[in-house]
Amino acid sequence: MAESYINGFESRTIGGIRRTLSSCRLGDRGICGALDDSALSDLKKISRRRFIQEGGVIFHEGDEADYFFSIVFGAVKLSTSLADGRQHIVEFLYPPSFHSLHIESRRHHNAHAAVDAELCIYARNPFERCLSRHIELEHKLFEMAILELERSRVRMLILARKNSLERVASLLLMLIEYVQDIGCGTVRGNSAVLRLPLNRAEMADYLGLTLETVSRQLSLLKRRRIIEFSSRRDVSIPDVKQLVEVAKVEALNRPKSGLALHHGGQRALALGMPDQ
Amino acid sequence: MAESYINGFESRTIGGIRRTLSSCRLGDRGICGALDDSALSDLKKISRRRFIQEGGVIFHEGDEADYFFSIVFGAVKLSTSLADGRQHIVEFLYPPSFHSLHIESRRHHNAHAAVDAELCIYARNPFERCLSRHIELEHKLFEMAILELERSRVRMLILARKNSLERVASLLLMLIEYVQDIGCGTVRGNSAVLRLPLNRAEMADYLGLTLETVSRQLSLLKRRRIIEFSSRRDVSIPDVKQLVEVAKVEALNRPKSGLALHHGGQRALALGMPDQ
DNA sequence: CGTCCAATTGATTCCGGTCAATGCTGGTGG
DNA sequence: CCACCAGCATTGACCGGAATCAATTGGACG
Repeated sequence: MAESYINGFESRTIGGIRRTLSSCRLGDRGICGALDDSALSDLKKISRRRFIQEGGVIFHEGDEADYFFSIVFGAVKLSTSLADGRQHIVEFLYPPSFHSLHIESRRHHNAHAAVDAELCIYARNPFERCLSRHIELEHKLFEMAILELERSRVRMLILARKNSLERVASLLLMLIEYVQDIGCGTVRGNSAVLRLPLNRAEMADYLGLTLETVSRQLSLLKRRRIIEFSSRRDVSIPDVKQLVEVAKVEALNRPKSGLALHHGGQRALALGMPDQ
Repeated sequence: MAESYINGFESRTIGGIRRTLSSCRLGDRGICGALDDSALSDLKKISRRRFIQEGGVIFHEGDEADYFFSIVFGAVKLSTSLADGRQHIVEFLYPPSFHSLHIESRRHHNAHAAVDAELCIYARNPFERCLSRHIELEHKLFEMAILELERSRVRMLILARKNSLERVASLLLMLIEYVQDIGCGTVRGNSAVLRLPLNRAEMADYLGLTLETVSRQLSLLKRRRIIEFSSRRDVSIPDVKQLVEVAKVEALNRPKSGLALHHGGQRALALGMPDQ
């Protein structure tokens, strides 16, 4: 299926669009972004590109974790099977996510391609050796892990405190934000068009709801003219601001500038830090 | 309040118990665990011990993030204030947690001592310089971040899928698991005694419930003789297994050994990885 | 002993889950 | 090309669990 090679990477047709996979589409956002030329060529030697079709399995719970991957394009859903037969979508990964140096040798989750996706794969041992040769690489991975931790805390807040409508709106906003990387639509100005990379059940499993509730809230948004469906998977959002309103994201955001919170009088920890 | 110095660290009375703070009580679990003697003394030069009383403020949302800390003893609660005036407890940190190399220069959360706590504090710049001198240190921090990410995913599942009784039971189990490090009780065999480091409202904010619901579920557990209160803060759990039963933790665990899941026939990604 | 605040308990409401019927759509085959 | 079908999605009716509002209890402390 490979059609040409540039820098050892392929060019290929995905979703009807021909994509040239030169060195790395992620720019400096992915793990490659941290590396100089020599390190980059070192990393390239041990990497492989893989394309996975929508729905394709990447790995299963319990499999040996003998490789890592970063997402170059598309999206991957990480899920866990529950005792009652349902699944929970643990995470929705999109570029430039790197998954995921866990310490244990077996996978904790199932991984599927949510849409047609392009991955960059690294076998565990060579990668770990590469990691020890290039500190900047570990540095970058660390930074990415911290960011993911931050994101996971935002999502926790959504699960803990938002009602079903706010959750659905929040998911749509997340998709809009990463539409480019996932390749599921376009944003122009304040409006967006996207093809949902999840069906109703998956949205529910991600949001901690049932598929019926997700459907109802989507219908509600439709009735309020905040979103519009051209098919079951294709939504357009004429005015993203309205959706932001509904999702109540303000509550999630950091306090703006100086008008922060009145600290109730309590002083923060006095440091007396060592100089410099 | 310092009473003596050993290795430059203090000895002090906490919670009625005199604790000698020799080099590092965390053993190899904390960030020090990764270091050899020279690196250790390098790190020590830039570290400071701090004791914080229960309820004491460590920092506020919006403060400058000019230092990091690891928890040596006790527990810290990270919270966010919501638009409606409530708070959400984002995370409950206990030893040997390190908080938290975020990239941004301002704090995203409030940090309070949940119980009397002992921290090890590092000013940002010297610490980052130390980090670049000692790769093992960054390695360790990275590993800890990954573990924390894993834990946050378990908690997400709790928030997404568990009912109020299961959530309350899960929280108690978490506290039991870390009772030693938090210093809030003791476990002997299959029974545990602990002093809750959170009030009902905080438990609710952590679990995404209301304080009334938390109270009701605690009462229910009491009626079922699974827990017993000697005061509002002091619980004893005669048989932890019963609590595990209620919390339905099995659903969270990895599939045991070989009897994993039937993969529905789908093959996982074929790798064709480079050798070695 | 009285005050204050946390916690418990009760009554009621409402949101989301559950169960069930119906609708829609894209794919298949006649 | 159209009819049919399978599976996803929508919608409705009803139920139950947690939120909400409110009253009461109980413990800590002055």
